[in-house]
Amino acid sequence: MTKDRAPTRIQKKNRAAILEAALEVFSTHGFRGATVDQIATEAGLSKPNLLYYFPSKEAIFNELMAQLLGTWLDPLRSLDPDGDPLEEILAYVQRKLQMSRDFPRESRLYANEIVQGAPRLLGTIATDLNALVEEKSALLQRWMQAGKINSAHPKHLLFSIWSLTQHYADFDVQVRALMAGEDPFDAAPEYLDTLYRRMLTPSDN
Amino acid sequence: MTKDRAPTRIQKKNRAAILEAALEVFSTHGFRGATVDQIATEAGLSKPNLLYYFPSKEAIFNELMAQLLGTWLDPLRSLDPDGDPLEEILAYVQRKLQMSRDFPRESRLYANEIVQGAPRLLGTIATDLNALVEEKSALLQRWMQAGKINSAHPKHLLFSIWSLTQHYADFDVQVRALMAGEDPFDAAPEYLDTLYRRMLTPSDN
DNA sequence: CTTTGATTTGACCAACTGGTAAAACTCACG
DNA sequence: CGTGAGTTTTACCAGTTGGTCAAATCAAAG
Repeated sequence: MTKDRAPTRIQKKNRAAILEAALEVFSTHGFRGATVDQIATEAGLSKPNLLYYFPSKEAIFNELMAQLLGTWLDPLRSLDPDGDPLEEILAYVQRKLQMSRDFPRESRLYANEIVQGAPRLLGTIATDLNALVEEKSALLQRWMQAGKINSAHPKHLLFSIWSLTQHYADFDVQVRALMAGEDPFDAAPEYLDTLYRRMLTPSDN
Repeated sequence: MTKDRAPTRIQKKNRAAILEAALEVFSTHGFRGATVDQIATEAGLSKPNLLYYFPSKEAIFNELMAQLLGTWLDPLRSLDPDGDPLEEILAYVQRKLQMSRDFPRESRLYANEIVQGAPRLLGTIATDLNALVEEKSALLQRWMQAGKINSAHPKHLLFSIWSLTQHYADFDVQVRALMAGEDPFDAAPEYLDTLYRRMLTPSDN
């Protein structure tokens, strides 16, 4: 058994290469559609060599997911109860949109997993994500009742933000095929800003 | 070689069973993740028997896709240039939402394919869907210039409608995990109606 | 009831899958 | 330099994959 030492320079490099390769392969083929060989080749290693660093395909996937989920939810966590409600939400939308542009593979990895029923992730969603969503939708509801933003079902509001922003990563191929060379991320920020501004700006009644 | 006869009663039944089974399996595992054996079992046939009706796994997938795309785009096609603009769009949103509720597997099948880069579908998207989108976004733009609805990027408007409505099918597992037993489709119609009403109702300026 | 085409099955295959074992190599450190 | 831990490779395995083939069975028209 390998002792629990500090990781070697080689260990650090190879584990990083494997996770990077796994992100690429898992995000474009899903868990079952991805092969260990493909990941190994993409990482510049042989299959047994890869399996020297991770005990199994599933172990790679799990580490990738754990790593992803941490940063993935950061924007929502940093929704500030003391900020200006409308601007907080609009900033959250833009941050999520930027993540779709800068980390589309992470978004697609997540999408693949959820679309296929989240067999390896449902636990985390039902506990960690649920707690965060409960907290933040309560905050949204307070803002609504205080008249700071228009009323709407807070959870559906969150769903809509996720859906709209991640769509540009998950359906990237389709979006680009229909935009005739124009970069979708040119007009998307303004479109989403306008949408949520009109949606949420309090109508005085 | 089999003559090009009218299909037998048995042929009709089995081909239908296979496509139904394939929809189930492909939509939850993606193309590469699905196995012919799984589809055959789900359809109540042996694998060689299934391959008597379809020459290959890919042939099943292609027929399923062709069949899907036809009906999938119907709601958009029936966006009526002579109807009331706002009500036409809102009706389109509701029709798409109903499709997510009634045919979630079809939506997930499509999502799986697009998320994974649409390797078997990009052609159709770039031609057929593109033509339809060009036509309808031109219509939207006319409505906007006539002041019937608020201005917004017409293609992004379409993307947002697809994204928001199909989210309830594609991310069903997550949505339900976060809704604590409440049916998402109870509040979704009103939420989306409100959203697009506020977004598109002409602001008098 | 027979015949003929449609249907189903069992046996099989080559390629690929995730994973293992042990030998071979490489590297940092004394 | 040598030595032991860390690393990589070669060879391999059992199970699964998509797909084939010929033989067996079934259904329906005469």
